[in-house]
Amino acid sequence: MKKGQETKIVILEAGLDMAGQLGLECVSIGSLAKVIKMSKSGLFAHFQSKENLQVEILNYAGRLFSESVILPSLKTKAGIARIKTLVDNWINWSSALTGGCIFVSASTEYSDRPGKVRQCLLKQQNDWIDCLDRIAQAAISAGDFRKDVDCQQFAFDLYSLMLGFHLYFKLLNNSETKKRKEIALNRLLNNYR
Amino acid sequence: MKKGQETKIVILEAGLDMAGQLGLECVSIGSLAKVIKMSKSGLFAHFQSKENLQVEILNYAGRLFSESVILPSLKTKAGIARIKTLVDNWINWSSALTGGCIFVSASTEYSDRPGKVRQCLLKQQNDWIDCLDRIAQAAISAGDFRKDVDCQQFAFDLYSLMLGFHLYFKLLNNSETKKRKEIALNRLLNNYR
DNA sequence: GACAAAAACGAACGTTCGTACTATATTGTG
DNA sequence: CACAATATAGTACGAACGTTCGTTTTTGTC
Repeated sequence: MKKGQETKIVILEAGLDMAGQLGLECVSIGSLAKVIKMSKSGLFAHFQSKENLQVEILNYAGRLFSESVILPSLKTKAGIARIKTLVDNWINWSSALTGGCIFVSASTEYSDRPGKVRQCLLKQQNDWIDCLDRIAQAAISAGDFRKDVDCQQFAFDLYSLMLGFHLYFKLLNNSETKKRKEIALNRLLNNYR
Repeated sequence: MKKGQETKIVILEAGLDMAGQLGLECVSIGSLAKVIKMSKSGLFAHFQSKENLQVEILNYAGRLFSESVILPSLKTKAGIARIKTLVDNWINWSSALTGGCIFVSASTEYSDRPGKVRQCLLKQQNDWIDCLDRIAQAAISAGDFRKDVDCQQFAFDLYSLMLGFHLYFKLLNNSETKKRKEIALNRLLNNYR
């Protein structure tokens, strides 16, 4: 790999970290440069604009998310087992982050802020929901879910649950968060069984 | 009311609006002053610091939330009817906002940002969860919920549902959001009945 | 090792940030 | 109406913002 690509990854890694703590909008080029000990202008040259930097951080996060959350779960048997793996992977992903999940914070940051970043985020979120939909479909095919299950409703339900988990875990630091999540998940799955 | 108090309300109103769109951290004194057509220093004098301004915006939002969401629902009969009223009020509150709900956005913004604002938000959120808990307790007393219902679990479940609604409604602009919410709410209530 | 290409730097631009201070208007009270 | 209290404006500050530019250093290739 060329030197430039290596540096870019270092930048994106640090940028992802900062975005998780402060939000994508508060990732400043100057502070990010300071963290990784390079010059503002040197960092800037990699992206040409702050907006591009933000989009690249988001896409970098998307790639990591696919690798560590989605793809591993698709390797397990379709159905409830896969769903539980997915949730576990998501929680591990979420827990490993210094701050919060960049997708969760960006979703509120960019709900009313037009631009490339919002567009990028919207696509990612719709893809994610489609992914949840397909996993529910696979659960129907596997016989774990009833045939008449509304897969888009499943996506809504599961995503809501994860958002609740994230709030309780990250902001509230509630000690019973995992228990709450487990109960809610089992209830959810039972309703679709 | 004294002149200063009137001005303060104008500021907080505009600040709340801006916070809903850009996030509480991006409410700048300069831009806020421009919106309400007064000087930066004149506005600043009301709060002595940006942090105080943010805290006051959050508390102002809290007062509005109590008035328009919580208190009206406490006037209706305890039980499932009250819960449905609460959810309706919350959705009306959420829909009326220009951007997103300040509590939702602040919850991600301040999950990892120490200071007075975070402390204020934490108290509000815990109060809100306690409120949901008490509403569930009242539903038990009214005979709408089973006696063995875990009220803290109810709070988690309902709050999660609202977070999902907020995401689908504000960011994704999903046309089926209200239907999704309705189905999820009914399923939730049935499980506690 | 030479030499072009790529990468990183340092300085500066105009703007905005939060905050401080002083001065002028406006308000409420006797 | 007078006069103090309150409220708003004006100006200035140092720092940080995103961005541009020309220069220097590092890298990869022949």
